[in-house]
Amino acid sequence: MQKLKTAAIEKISHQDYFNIAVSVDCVIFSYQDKALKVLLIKSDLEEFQGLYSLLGDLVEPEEDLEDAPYRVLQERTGMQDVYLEQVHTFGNINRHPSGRVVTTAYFSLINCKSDKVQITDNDVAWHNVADIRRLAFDHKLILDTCLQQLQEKVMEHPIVFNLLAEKFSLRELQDLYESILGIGLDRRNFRKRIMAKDWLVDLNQMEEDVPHRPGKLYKLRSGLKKSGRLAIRVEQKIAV
Amino acid sequence: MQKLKTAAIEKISHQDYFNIAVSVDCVIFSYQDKALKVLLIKSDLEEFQGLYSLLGDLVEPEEDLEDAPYRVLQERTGMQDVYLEQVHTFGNINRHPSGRVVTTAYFSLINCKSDKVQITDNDVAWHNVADIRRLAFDHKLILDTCLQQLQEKVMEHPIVFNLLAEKFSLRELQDLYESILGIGLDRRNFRKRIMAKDWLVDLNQMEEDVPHRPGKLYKLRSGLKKSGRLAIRVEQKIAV
DNA sequence: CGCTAATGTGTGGAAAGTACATATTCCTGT
DNA sequence: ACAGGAATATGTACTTTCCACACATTAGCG
Repeated sequence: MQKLKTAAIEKISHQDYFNIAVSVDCVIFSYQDKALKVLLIKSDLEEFQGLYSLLGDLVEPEEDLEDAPYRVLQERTGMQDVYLEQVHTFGNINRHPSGRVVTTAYFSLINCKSDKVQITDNDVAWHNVADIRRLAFDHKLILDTCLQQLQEKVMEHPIVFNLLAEKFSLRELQDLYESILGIGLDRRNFRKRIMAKDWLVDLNQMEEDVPHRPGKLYKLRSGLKKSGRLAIRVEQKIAV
Repeated sequence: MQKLKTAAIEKISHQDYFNIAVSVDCVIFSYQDKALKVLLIKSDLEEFQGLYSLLGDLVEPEEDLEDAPYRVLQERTGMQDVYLEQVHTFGNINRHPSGRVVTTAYFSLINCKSDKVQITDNDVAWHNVADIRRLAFDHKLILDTCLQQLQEKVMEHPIVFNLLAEKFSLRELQDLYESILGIGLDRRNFRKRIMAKDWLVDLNQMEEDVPHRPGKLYKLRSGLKKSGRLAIRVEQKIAV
């Protein structure tokens, strides 16, 4: 938009520059049965028959880009105040067989056991992230990119709590971290590390209906949950 | 693109979904006179008279998204194998006064003293990043976002060397880091920290023409410089 | 040849990270 | 009722990283 800005203005009604559609794709993560899940839909394109794809949609002409993923979430899951984060924009010419579509990828963390989650479409279902080998379009790349960003962020920012019920035990939390990171963690060190962050409040309650010694229950300290709108980027702290 | 994918295909020729233009904006950083600079152009929109803006352009219909910033760099500076990194996509409805434009922001690191740099347009010039208060469009936000990403990345990844000549002293390197981070650093700790990363090769040469004791010259170890194409996202390493 | 200004280097303390073992509690089965 | 099983809860020593801090060395300049 600079030197060519003038050109752009003149061409703003020129068909050439409106041959690109803009979409968003949502990597909607949840956590169930000790596994990280992602919400996928059966592809209805014949090019991708039998494959699944992420949930996405074209951005409406009168819709802010970052409103689009919230709308997709709302339409697909009924959820409103979800945690959502922009990750990357993918725009290779041939990434979509039906035309030129540039897509911005977001990931979202939701608690799929919440009452509010309503998945109506029969073609939409949760899949184990670890088991996914192929997806339609470039969605496997998008998924991998989002998972990586989640992994990089998860130890420094209290975001995974969006995947859990309000009350949880440290064991549940650790299982969740292990699912996301794909590695095992030492229980004592994990406890220390999490506790040092001052994210949790001890509820003075115990697990119930577990076939062993129950653990304490915790909840996220209030004021830490970011959702409903895009989280602000984090302050840096660097020193040598 | 899912449930609405069918709709999308049908509408792929429908005007409604092609009312959005896609652009890229480049935050082109360089380093001169002990200050971090950014390349800006005088805005030629009357809405933004007297303001500067980033260098950008609309994405061509037959151009991969990530090729666009390379093209902008090439057109504006003559540089080809630059370091470039996608940062964020901005898409509020009213961010551009002339129409709906979604823009993907990239930052770039170039050595402005290189022979290859050719800035021909008189309206294009280097500005001190620290002095910038306002820019046209949402470009101040884009600049801030890119600067923040640069700051977060700079200690972990050997990217700032794209801003320096091939040979440099540790003092120059430290000055550069201080300019980017906006803070002072302890010389001994800086040296240790950088040396521990095994990024540098001691050239066994000394600075010349300095009005004091000359420092040793170093260069970046070969194999570390990523440029010419988008850098691969970094491996994570997490353990508890 | 001494003054100035910058380079080059090491150490000790604090904080964070990591490996590792034992006692406790609750449930279950007999 | 009680023993056994299974998971919880917890502490310590070691290592690594981070950080604050001071002094001797070198080249240019007058």
